Amino acid sequence: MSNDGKMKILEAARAIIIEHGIQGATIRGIAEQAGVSTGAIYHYYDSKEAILYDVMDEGLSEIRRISTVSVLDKKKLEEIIQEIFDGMQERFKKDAENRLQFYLAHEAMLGNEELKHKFKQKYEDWINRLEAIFVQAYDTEHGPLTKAVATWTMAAIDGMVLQILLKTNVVDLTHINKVLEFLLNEGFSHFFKVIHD
Amino acid sequence: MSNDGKMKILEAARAIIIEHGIQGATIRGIAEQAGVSTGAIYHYYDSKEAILYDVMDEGLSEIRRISTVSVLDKKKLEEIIQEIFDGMQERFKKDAENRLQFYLAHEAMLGNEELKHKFKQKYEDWINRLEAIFVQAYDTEHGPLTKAVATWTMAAIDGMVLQILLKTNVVDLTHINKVLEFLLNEGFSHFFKVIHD
Amino acid sequence: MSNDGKMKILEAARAIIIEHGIQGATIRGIAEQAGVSTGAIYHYYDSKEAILYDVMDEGLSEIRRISTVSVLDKKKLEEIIQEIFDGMQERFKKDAENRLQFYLAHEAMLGNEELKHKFKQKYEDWINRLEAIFVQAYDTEHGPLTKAVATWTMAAIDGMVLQILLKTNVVDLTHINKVLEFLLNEGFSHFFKVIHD
Amino acid sequence: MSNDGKMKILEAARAIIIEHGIQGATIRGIAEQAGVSTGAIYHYYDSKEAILYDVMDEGLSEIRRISTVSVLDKKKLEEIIQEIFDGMQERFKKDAENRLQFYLAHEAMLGNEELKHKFKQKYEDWINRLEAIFVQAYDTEHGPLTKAVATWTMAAIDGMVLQILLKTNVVDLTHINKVLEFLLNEGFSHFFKVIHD
DNA sequence: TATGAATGAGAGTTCATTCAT
DNA sequence: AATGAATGAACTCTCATTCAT
Repeated sequence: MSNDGKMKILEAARAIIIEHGIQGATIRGIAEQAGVSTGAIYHYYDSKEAILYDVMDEGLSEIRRISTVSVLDKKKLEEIIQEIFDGMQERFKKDAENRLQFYLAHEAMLGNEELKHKFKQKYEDWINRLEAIFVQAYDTEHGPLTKAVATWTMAAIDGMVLQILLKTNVVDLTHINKVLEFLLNEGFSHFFKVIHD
Repeated sequence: MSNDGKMKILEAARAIIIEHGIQGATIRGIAEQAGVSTGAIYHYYDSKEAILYDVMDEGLSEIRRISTVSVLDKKKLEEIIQEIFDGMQERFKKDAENRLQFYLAHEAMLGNEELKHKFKQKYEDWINRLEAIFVQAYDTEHGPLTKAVATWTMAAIDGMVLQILLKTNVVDLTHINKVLEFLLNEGFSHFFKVIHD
Repeated sequence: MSNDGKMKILEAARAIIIEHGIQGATIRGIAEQAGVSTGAIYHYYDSKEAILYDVMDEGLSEIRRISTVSVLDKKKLEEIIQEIFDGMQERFKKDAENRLQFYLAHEAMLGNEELKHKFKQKYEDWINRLEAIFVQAYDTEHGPLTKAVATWTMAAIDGMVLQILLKTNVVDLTHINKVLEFLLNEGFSHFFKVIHD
Repeated sequence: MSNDGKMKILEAARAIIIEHGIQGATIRGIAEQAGVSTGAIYHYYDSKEAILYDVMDEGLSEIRRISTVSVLDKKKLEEIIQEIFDGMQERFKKDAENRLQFYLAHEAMLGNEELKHKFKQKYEDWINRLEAIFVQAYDTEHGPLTKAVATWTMAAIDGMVLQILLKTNVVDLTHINKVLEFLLNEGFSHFFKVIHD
């Protein structure tokens, strides 16, 4: 059972899901997109669910949320902030990827415990990275509150991505970014100063 | 067309979604749970989607209630903050409605224009109300930046709801709430003070 | 049981059928159009079928196919021909009525024997009138062949009405009418002359 | 996709329509009659309407066969006339298809644009072929008037089919056919001779 | 390995009819 | 006489899965 076939199917499934959503992902559609027959699919996968699981597995491992900011490089505050800011702007633009992530999250919500567990690990990783950046950038300490701030920040980004995907456009992106800049430049500093007391 | 019938169907749909998930919510199942015939459902709703939307809409009107109460009664800052805080806690608990929000957001993303429009309106409404509360509570002024703060706040709540649905539990809810309290008590005040200059 | 109610329902059903066809004629729709409740319908009629039957009965008795040409008036050939021609043109224009007649015919085809019988009588009547006109106009004699010509003429008109309703527009109406004029002025004369031999 | 499957379905649909009428022709019924599952139907046809259209289309292609044969082989006038005559007799017998034609014509009238377009094309095709036969058989020329005669001929056939379906039986079929024979043998010749002048 | 026709349960939806009020 | 909520069987259509070839 070659991996080539599996990959073809996986790629096809991924493409279909991005374009038509989980509901619109049928075995027929995936087979067509992959250029194989419906029957052939069942040589590589036992069920549709198994395909979806693999798509999610692959999809999840690819996610890089906090851009390329590294804790190892000793940079100046402004540089780190600029990188975080740029990273977020990049994230906002990746429509297809963001959509896929929401599909995955949605599917996980529906009760797939294993997938939920993977998401848990991912979020743990993302949040820990963000916390590490905060510690370095704002010269604060590790701790549950710092981690909670990172958690809220992740949440805010996710929520903003949702609104961008839905094109709600309630406020101009300029103003959204101004508030973000304020947060990065003053908001977090202020917060971490206060909780140290 | 009595509201009793609608409520019965809405309650049934909510119960089914909590127990079997959105995919498991069929018209037949909802009808059975509500103790009516399948046909009866269509007296009250034009489609299954309309039911799902209504379940979400009814459940997530918490903010509306808060803002209406808050803006009408001249309350003290602490009281308003407490109400906002409680409202968010309530929101976090609304499992079926929160799941539906993400499910319907999918549908909207996939090109359901009507749903997209509804979401747009809903976010506009939510954000405007939140801004109104901010204006009253923090004695600031209406404006794009105030609205942008409300938008980020909505985003943060949505993102937090997502993490709760996924049961990521990276940080204890106690710390999440402490950060929220800080934001409500000091963060927003500080922000609005700064942007006034 | 007033006749007013029946009439209201009948008129409504007729209007609905003309606009939406037999398939689109629902009790709900008829009730709405008539401005009564669905339940009220059943005070006047035992079933939907009964309503449709009445619509057909009324519809059939109204049909006047051979305009106003009368055999009693002794007119010149050209005058009679002109009247027949004008009558046909009129018939071609009555879109709503023609559509209704096709609905009725269609319903009759589906096996309603009583309705079929009524159509039979109608056609007999129409064809006999047309034959009488032919006898007078072309100075021919009554007989099975003369009646057969009248039958074909009726058929041709019905078929032309069908094409007009379908807007097939294969040939310009000008040419259609030229052929018709030829038939009336020369075709029939020629035919009746030949069969007399 | 074998034609066997399509034929089986087509035959079943025709049988059902003859026995139960068009309203009684359900997908389940057709599937049962064809000895296949309901799902199998949708391998061959996209919708119920497509099946009905195909039943009509297959059945009413008699005319096409005639004209194709006649135009290719150089036959004598009498032979062509005989073929047309036989073709019409065949058409009169095709109960299911004729019923379907009127049923689908309804649907088209009610605003089904796709169907309307198909009918337009079908009539164009029929009329053009008939005109081609006339041109060959009666040694006349192509032109709007020749086409108009073909149009009237098509109309007459359709109208006669309607009367046959309604079983009006006003005149014996013998006489109907005699008039038809006259038309084919003398009527058209006479007409085309006259319009050449 | 690979095909794609076939299956059949189950989905959302419609609608004539009933009946408590 | 009149209402309109409620019924439930029947409809078209979908789709994961199977299996003879």
